Amino acid sequence: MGLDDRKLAVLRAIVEDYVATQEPVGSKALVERHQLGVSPATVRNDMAVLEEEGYIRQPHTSAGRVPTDRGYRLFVDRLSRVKPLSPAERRAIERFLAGAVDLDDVVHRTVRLLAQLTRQVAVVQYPSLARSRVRHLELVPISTTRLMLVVIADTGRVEQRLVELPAPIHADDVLDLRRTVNEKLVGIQLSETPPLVQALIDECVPHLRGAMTTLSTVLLETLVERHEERIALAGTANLARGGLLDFQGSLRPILEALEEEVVLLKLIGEVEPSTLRVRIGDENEIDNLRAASVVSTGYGPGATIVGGMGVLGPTRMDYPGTIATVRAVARYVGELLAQN
Amino acid sequence: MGLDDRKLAVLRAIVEDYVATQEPVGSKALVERHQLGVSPATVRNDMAVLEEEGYIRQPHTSAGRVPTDRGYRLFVDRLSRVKPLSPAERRAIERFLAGAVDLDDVVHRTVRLLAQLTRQVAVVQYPSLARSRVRHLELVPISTTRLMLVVIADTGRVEQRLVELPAPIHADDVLDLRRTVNEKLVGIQLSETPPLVQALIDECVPHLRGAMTTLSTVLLETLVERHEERIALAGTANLARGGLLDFQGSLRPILEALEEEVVLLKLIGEVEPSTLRVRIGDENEIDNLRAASVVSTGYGPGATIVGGMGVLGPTRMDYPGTIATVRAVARYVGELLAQN
DNA sequence: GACTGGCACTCGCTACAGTCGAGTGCCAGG
DNA sequence: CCTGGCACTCGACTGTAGCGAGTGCCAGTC
Repeated sequence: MGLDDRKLAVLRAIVEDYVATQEPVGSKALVERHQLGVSPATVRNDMAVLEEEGYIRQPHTSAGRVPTDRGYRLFVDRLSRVKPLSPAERRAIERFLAGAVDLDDVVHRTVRLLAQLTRQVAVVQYPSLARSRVRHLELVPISTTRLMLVVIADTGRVEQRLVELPAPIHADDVLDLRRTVNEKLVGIQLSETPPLVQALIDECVPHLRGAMTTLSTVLLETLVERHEERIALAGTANLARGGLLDFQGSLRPILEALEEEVVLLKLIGEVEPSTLRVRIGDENEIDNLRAASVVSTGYGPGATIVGGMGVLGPTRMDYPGTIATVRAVARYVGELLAQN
Repeated sequence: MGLDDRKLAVLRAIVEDYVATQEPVGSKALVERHQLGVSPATVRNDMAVLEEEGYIRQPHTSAGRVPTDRGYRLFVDRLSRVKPLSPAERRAIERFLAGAVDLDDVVHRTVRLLAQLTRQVAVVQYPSLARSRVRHLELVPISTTRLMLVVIADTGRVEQRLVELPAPIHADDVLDLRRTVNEKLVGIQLSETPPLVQALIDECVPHLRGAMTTLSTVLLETLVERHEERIALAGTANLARGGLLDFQGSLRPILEALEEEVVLLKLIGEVEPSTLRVRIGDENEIDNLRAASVVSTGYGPGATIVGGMGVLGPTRMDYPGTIATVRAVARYVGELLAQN
């Protein structure tokens, strides 16, 4: 029951060795590679206890031990020391992200950077519209009965929708509409627009009411309710790195999961007070990802959080390193957004 | 040298059987499953010739024959009959695409549809900006020194760029700028804008010349020269279907290639007079894809071509079926774009 | 009581031999 | 030119044996 310090040290050594070598680790190899100060036999006893408690297991009788999901969990929670990034890595992050000109560019660079640094699959959610404030709304006449609504958010995100009007509209009226919606909505968080929109329609001059209604409908339905989230993905080739030993043989379920936006959002989008989250193997709610681990965090300018990012890899991953990288990248991206 | 009809029939039978079973096919099985009207021994002689000519090969001595890339090529060029889509498939395509509300939506639905129907990786290029005409240009003031340039193309594609002005600009001047650029550029194909842009700057009123210059620079550099192509991808999970026999064991090179936009564009973007193109194994210029085949085509409203689409799979693929599907989907999408 | 050395045991891995059978190439005959 | 027959090849599979990494347990020592 009680795991004394040495048993914990043994567990840590097992995790570290296994992550490094990808091979079950035995008692003898363990005492050779780590200064545990005891004999293999003692380690074996400790291992027996650790196995009984479910932290490690034996693939087969005559093999070494491998950490279980539970073992990784303990390792992450209590045994891993933070591994600070090297100055070179910090510089690389800074340099790589500094060149971005655009929100699109920022997101793309971020996701590639994450994939490259962690050598795993990276996922980055675009700043969520719901968490953004309206910076500007633009109405572009396409024809007399069609407008294009362009929403520019303070996070730099831009989204456009086609609005089919119930009746032809005059150019001056378009300007009118635009002025009104901007007056009422600029600076407002998108998730808080619904109550305001009704007022917009009510206060509208009668002959524009029809147009205003469809406009608001588009705004609400396609941008607010149906949370239009966008996501960038990179590094899927990294899945095929570990010689098919990770992910119990088939990449198929993983690749399938990664194709579903909903799944990806669930992975990284559930932003919570605790900034960084690690889900190990079985802890994942998505069945297809039971053989994988996910390290995710929220990001945003200052203390606010506008989106999530994270990486996905085999349960046998370098948790301290991955956690440090994800955290650092998220912070830099946050700073970048704050400058805007 | 001369391959008589029966030898060709044998090759066709081998390709069809191998595609279906994924196992080397022997002479006996061949005469059983196809009405060739001759004995296995005769087929063996034909096979020997086909092998000598490089159309098929034996994985090992005591195994059946497998088509080579060259064999597939001959099959595609001369032996495969067009396999018309079933009415159900046609309806499925129509129904699935009809619901699209948006260009983004069209592209996404198309790529998923292709992946699903062919059970392979699908790639769809957004309508190329260079091949589109300008429908409208919009300038949205973000601050006194920042404009957002929104380009709306006749294909429905919308692209925006941030323009950092050299000096603060007055709101009325923004309207002025907008009017001028729209007057000169609407209806013009983007690839033909460069010469016009210089005139724009020259004819511009002096106090707006600075703004007009940076504006044009952004327009030319980020939208015309640096061909801003966008691409959608789906069905990567299908790569992991064939029990790792396809793609000689490792998905890694394929996944790596699929992560490079440049590579994808090369795959499907080189639109040529001949509408449909099949590249088999070695014929691919990209080294990572030497174990794959690509079926690609251009699409667009009417006879014009605004982008490419295609699928990628193992060389051992159902060419007639895939070709028929790609062609059909491209046609439907073209019709959809034409309606707009 | 905790640690250690020693020892028997388990069991996956590899090598090797043997068998089976699918598939071939070749040849003589129709 | 096609066919049936036949010898041959060689991968796949099976069974056996030896090796060795790794373990669990126990008696002995500090």
